[in-house]
Amino acid sequence: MDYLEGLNPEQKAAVLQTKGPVMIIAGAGSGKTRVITFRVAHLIRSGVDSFNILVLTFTNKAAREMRERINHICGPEAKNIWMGTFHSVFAKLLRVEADKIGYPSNFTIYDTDDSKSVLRAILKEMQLDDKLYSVNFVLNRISAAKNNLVAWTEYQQNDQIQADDISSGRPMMGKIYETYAQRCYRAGAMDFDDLLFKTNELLKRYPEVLNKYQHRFKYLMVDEYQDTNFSQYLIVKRLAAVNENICVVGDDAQSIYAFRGANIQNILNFEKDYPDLKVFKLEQNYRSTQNIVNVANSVIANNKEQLKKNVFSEKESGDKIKVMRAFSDNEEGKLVADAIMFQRSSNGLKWHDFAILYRTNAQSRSMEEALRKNGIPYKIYGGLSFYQRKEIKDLIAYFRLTFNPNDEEALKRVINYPKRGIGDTTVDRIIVAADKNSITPFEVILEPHRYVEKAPASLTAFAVMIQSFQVLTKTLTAYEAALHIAQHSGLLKDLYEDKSVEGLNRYENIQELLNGIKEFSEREDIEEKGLDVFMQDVALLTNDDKDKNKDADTVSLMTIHSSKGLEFPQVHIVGLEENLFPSQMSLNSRSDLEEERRLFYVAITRAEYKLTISYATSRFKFGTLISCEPSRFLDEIDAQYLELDFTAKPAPSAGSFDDERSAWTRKNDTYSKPKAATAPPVKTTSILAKAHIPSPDFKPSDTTNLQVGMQVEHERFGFGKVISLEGNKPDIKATIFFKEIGQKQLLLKFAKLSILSGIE
DNA sequence: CCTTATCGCGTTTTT
DNA sequence: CGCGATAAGG
Repeated sequence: MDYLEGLNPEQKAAVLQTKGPVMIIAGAGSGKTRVITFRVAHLIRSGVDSFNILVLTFTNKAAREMRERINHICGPEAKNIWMGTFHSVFAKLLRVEADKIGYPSNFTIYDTDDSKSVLRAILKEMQLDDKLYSVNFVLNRISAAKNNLVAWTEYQQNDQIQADDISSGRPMMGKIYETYAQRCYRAGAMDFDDLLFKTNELLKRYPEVLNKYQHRFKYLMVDEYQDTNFSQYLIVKRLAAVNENICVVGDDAQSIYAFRGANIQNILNFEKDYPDLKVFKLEQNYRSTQNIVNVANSVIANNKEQLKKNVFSEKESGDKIKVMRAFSDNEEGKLVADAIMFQRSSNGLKWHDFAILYRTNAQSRSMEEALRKNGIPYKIYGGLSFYQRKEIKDLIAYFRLTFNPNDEEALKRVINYPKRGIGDTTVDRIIVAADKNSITPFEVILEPHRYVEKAPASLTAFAVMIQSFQVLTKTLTAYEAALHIAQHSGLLKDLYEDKSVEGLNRYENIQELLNGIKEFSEREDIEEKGLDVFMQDVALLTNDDKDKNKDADTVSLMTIHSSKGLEFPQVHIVGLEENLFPSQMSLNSRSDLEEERRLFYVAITRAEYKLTISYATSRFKFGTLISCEPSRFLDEIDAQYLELDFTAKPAPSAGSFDDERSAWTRKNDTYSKPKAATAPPVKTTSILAKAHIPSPDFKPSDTTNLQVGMQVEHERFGFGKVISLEGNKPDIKATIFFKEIGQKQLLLKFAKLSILSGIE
């Protein structure tokens, strides 16, 4: 049992307490991951069948890393553990049980874009004001309902909810929710929230199913429990009800996902559900210096709602926290880049010892630019993931459609890409026909003439193509099938022909996806290697997967949210400004602001021994320069831990900062224009194409007798002379030389021309 | 039906 | 600024 050696008494006790309900409150850097992995390992070592263990994590990456570490201790047994995110684990479960709740086992998982697209269509059909019913608002509202297990029927019957919607001027919400749910159902699709919602439905309605999984998952562990929502909470509670071998691990101070439904109360109230709960507190921070831990504590102390604990470090006190002020976002980037270069060379560090953390993805730009200028290698985590790129989604949409032809979003995406002459009007007709006949759009396409007037022949060709894919994928390996679809859909060719830089890039991305599928096809640890299997959880794969060269020596850039769980020797937190961090959106309520503060806490505690915080007094937002005030969070840090570096001087007129404390407290830091580096915002509006003002008596002539050499006037292009005419009857094309604009080709059946004179 | 120009809006964070 | 949705020209 050598693996227990390196644990402190509290950690060890938590690992050994394998029976009954357990809650581990794990402060930042307290060895939480070790405890979980060792606890699982210990379960297996003490004879628990690895098939009976379920571990739920927050990210795929966390699951993967944990599995590796368990594999290290226990060997291949680790493979049998059910381990993954809530979404991926229960998607898997739902595929097995789908028929019970009326879904096909190959149901599609709609990502956020798909959901929004469905909603956009619904809002348009219902002719609702898209300002009041903004897609984001509506989706959030539906999402919140699902996360609290409110089905659309209940939503419509709940007086409180109805009152809320009416008072906010959105009485149609219930109807939208209903339509959305039905639309997804018809498409054989579940959105992210459905994966949890439907799991609850399944476990509630089918006691025998619940029973089955209660006995399969005799031991449950939930990581990042503070970030679970009600829906997740209830799944866990249901599954654990028989054996009550449930262990949750979390830190209320690091709850940063309330905005998407996470409920801190889940962790604060855990004791009520399990009276004989054993609680373990891991309070020693092994990651950071005392100064860093102290700063983090002093910040989080400003929050009212929290479990009391005393996180401490026994490492050296370490450097003070450095605060840098810049006069623009670009200068901030430069300061950070300089600091990193200096630290690296003077301390013999690697690039990968540094991380730059920011509140919003938009901030990465100025950082990137500065790093690039200095030749510093970096990698951005998060942002748009590989699987969110257009071309990747396009190809995957073909796959989706092949396995689930009812997938309406996939259909809409590819029915006319590459161009095959099926335009919006035709698509609209198909959807109207589908609604009218209560069938799916794909069923309409199978017999277009039966349902739609003026159905282009290309429609049938498209249906036949998809059907041929369906047949082929039954026998081919994932890679063969994927390649076939990429080629025969015309997608590969379309991208290949695009020789622009982005086009080339897109083509390469498709190749990369195909290579990924090839690797999948060649894996030896999986029996089923069809494309359908690959597709199962592709919607749930995200950013952190598929970074092939993760060992590369680069500086890491990411949002604070995605930095959770990571650690770096040196950390830069940038953009500590009011309205940015804390975010403007969080200023309305105490709880939102507290979440923002927890976010800052998370950011601080990523650092092992050197933490640098910076802010700019001006920055570009939406293309315009705005001035910024330092964040209130800076004021919350006890000054004794800080070292101010205001060496960066603005243009001459800036005041001196003898009194350090007041330096950022003073709100009216004036500065004289950002220096040349930040080019003044030049408006390059293209007024160049100044419109021709038509003559007062301008009137389009009948152009059937137009001839070469005639003088004409065009509403926008001005005066010109006919150079040549070509083409037949209705589609005659005229080449006209306009005085102001030059030569243009116009289709006569469209162009509004006034004939001024005959042939000269 | 397709291509291009213009407008208008938004950025919190992500499974 | 940069995207997507919309409108008009071709």
